[in-house]
Amino acid sequence: MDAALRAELDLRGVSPDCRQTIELVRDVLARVGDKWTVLVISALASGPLRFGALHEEIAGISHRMLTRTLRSLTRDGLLTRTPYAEMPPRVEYALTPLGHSLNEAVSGVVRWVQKHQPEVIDNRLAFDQVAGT
Amino acid sequence: MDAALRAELDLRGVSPDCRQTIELVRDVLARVGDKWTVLVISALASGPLRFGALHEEIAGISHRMLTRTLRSLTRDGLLTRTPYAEMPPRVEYALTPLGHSLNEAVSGVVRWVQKHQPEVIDNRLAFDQVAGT
DNA sequence: CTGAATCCCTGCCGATACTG
DNA sequence: CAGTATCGGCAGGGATTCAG
Repeated sequence: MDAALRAELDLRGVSPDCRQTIELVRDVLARVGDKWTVLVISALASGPLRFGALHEEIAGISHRMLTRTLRSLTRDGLLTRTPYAEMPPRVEYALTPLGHSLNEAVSGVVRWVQKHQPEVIDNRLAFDQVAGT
Repeated sequence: MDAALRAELDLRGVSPDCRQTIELVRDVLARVGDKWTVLVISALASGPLRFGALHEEIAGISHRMLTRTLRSLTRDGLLTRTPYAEMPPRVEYALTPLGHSLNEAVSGVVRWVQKHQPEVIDNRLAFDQVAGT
């Protein structure tokens, strides 16, 4: 994929007209790299949840950030927002098929992290050991 | 993976002793989410490159950020740094096996972006259309 | 050619308070 | 309960300069 990726992302020598497309790719990639996106997606992977439930489910996320993340994910078509006109109000969020597909793609990275995390930690310690000499 | 991910990342009701582990997982995930990490990894996927070459290859990265990214990736054991005592100096960076494995994991996400990016763009336009009413 | 250090500014994000 | 608006701290990252 490296060649393909660079073909998409490399800005050198491409027509100015094409740069806009590249910006967009970066943009979509940034969505995945977002601090909370992955957590929200994975929280919804097993089924729809309402706002409050998500807030409990995802430890450490602030009210504000959950709102923003949900809004932008909805905007991207990764999840649906369905409000119920009740009292008190209730809003349910659910993954779209697109959202599910992203979840699957991301799961590979999550598994990598789970598998190799100890190794990375060790490497950091070893590195700092040498640097600290 | 959703269950597994939440099992790893969810902070509710876990012993304080375990939270440290969770912090580390987030930490490693952040490495992947870093703005430049993926680009550097993919640039090196096809073979070793020296600092200057990377700087050309990765459009838009600043001198400072390339240095920092390379250093932290080296620290994580994702790539090796081999300086040559010449004049002028030359330093080559190459992916380690661990780095290659990460590259493969990430490639799934990159492919997802490449495939679904147009769809996401459309969704955004449609969303803004309605919102702008 | 690499890379470390400094300066500085922008934008993210948490806390808080207020609407429906 | 769900969402918006405002403020403020602080970190990311670019430009520049100095060193080996």
